[in-house]
Amino acid sequence: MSATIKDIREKTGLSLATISKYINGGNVLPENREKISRAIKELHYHVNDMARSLVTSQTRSVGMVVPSMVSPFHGTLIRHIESELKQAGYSLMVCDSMNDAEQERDNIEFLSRKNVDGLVLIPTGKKIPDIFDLVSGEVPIITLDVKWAGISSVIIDNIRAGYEATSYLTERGHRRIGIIYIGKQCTGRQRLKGYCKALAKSNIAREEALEMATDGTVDAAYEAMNRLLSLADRPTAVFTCNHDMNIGAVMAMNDAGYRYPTDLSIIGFDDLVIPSILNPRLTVLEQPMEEMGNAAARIILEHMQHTDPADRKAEHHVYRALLHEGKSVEQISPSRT
Amino acid sequence: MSATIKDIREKTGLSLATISKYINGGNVLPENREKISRAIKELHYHVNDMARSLVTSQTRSVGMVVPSMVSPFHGTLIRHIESELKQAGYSLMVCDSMNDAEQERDNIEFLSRKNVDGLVLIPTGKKIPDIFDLVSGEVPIITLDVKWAGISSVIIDNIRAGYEATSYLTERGHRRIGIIYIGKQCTGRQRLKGYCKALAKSNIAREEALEMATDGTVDAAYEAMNRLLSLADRPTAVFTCNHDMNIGAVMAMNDAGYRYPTDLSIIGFDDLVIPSILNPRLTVLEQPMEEMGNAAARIILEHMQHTDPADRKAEHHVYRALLHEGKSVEQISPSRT
DNA sequence: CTGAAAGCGCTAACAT
DNA sequence: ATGTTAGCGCTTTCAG
Repeated sequence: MSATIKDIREKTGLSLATISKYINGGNVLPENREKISRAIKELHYHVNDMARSLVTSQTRSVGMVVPSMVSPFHGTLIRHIESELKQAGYSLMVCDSMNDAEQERDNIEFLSRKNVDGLVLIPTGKKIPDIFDLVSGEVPIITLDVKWAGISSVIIDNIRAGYEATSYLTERGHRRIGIIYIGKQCTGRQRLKGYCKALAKSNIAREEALEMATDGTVDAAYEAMNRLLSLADRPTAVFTCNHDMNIGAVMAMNDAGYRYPTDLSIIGFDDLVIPSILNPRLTVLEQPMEEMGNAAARIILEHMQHTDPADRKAEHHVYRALLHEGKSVEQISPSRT
Repeated sequence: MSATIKDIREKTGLSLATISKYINGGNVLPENREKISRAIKELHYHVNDMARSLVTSQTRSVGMVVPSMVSPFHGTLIRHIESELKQAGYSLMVCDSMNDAEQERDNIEFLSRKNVDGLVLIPTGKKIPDIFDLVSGEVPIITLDVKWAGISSVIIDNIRAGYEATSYLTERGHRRIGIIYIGKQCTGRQRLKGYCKALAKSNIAREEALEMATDGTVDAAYEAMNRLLSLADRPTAVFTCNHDMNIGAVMAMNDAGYRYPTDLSIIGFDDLVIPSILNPRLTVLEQPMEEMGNAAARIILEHMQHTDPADRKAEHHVYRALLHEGKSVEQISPSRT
């Protein structure tokens, strides 16, 4: 089997304590450093993480749970977090919640049982009330994309983003604007809030029939778009509030034989993969996924430094979504109803 | 801190061995089972995986490395594998290779150092020659989507799939057919082989200018499609051999102002997310991702049962890609050149 | 700066 | 069927 520090002791005549200190970067006499270093090379030694874990009770792994692994938005986030953590020697365990709050809970519990040192969550919706019990209040947590009270987070300014997306529409003459958002999470509701703000600024009254709350699945977005399309007084534009909403809405339009921007304008959210292969290209607000992923990794890494949970004060990073203009929004003749 | 089996010993008066046996499903007297079970509940005991790992030298985790986490094809595969493994009590550590063979190598090494019990690889290309050294020949490995000599795999019949895709085109009158594939991996080359077979059947000569080998990135596919489009004697149809090739090709067409199927027919590969939001819908060969993911999980689980590597005989599962008809292929007037 | 020794929580002989 | 005991490989007091 693999060499252990005992083998190194044989070879160097030094004690386990000294060798351990060397490995963990303590002060060791230069000549001893040299000896140990050579022995390590000769024996191809490398630390046994399991043994180390047992005594330090740290696994050098962090868990991540996402609503859906299929979305390139989440995929990109995972990619950057994983890469940043790997550099710090941490591995990333991922779990897919299939857009389901119950599975999300199970995943968190599963990962916590696996003794992850930290948890990165992209929540599907509401805060799990007993989240701290679930992880015995010991595991540092950070949420991404969605904010949970009292827990560190990395998000964008969602009200502003919703405002900007909707303003982009009103500035081009749209006054009947639909919105498809996720009702069960604050992120969706904030984007709705931004939407309302933009409407108010243009003196447009809210209309219940145009506000479609969904559970976050593609199917629900598809349904929502269909309902919007079949309205007697159809909106001239729709704001879809996340990646899966984009997909559901576009599919619904295709299937119903509607084309954007001619029949209906559309502005989307999250990432650029789908928007850029669509023809016409979709106008979207892009979240800065790389920065957000890196920030999340840095924060969780920092939290994990502090063994005492009391030292981990919640940090909140707020980024800004960037508008990427496509060809999916039509300028409407400025006639007023 | 958390309760240990020693606490259970106090509470039950039984020995550590008995308790351990109970936990691991050995034979214990009913009355003792009862006692232990109650103590476990009262103390909220659950096994300490780190301690167990140290003695069993198993971590109950498997590593997975994928070329790109951003692709829904890989995302779906990961999802199903993760779900299957989780059910068996195994966690999944994922690493993204960014389509780079060197990072792939590093990832495998990283995960092996993390003592994963098994490895699921979706290779970016050629077999890493010293793969067994890399994981000290101890860690069971399985590849997905791509086959590596001597290693268990889950793939589709790629020659057949390439043949079917191309035949679909020839049957609709196409005779100048481009192909964009990944040159550095056998999967791409096999699809090319199927393509050639289909051409031969229709007495169509191969033409070098129509066969675009890429390194598997979206950018390369984009380039390849552009070259195809700028050919004096443009093909009437193109077969894009995987998810990222689909994307690159469609983007190139959009940017160059070409439309399918009018200007050029196109048939793609892998998953259904992109194809189904495209308008017209893309015709593709879909890989049975759920079955493949489940199979991969089952096989690696099985391999991990056998502590002796000699007992792990390589298993190869071959699935079949399914044609999903969209509207991206035009029937061509059966005039012959 | 170095060494001796204890112990993290569990499993697995081996004995009873 | 149950108990005793010896580690797994490492970190970490505590002395020296």
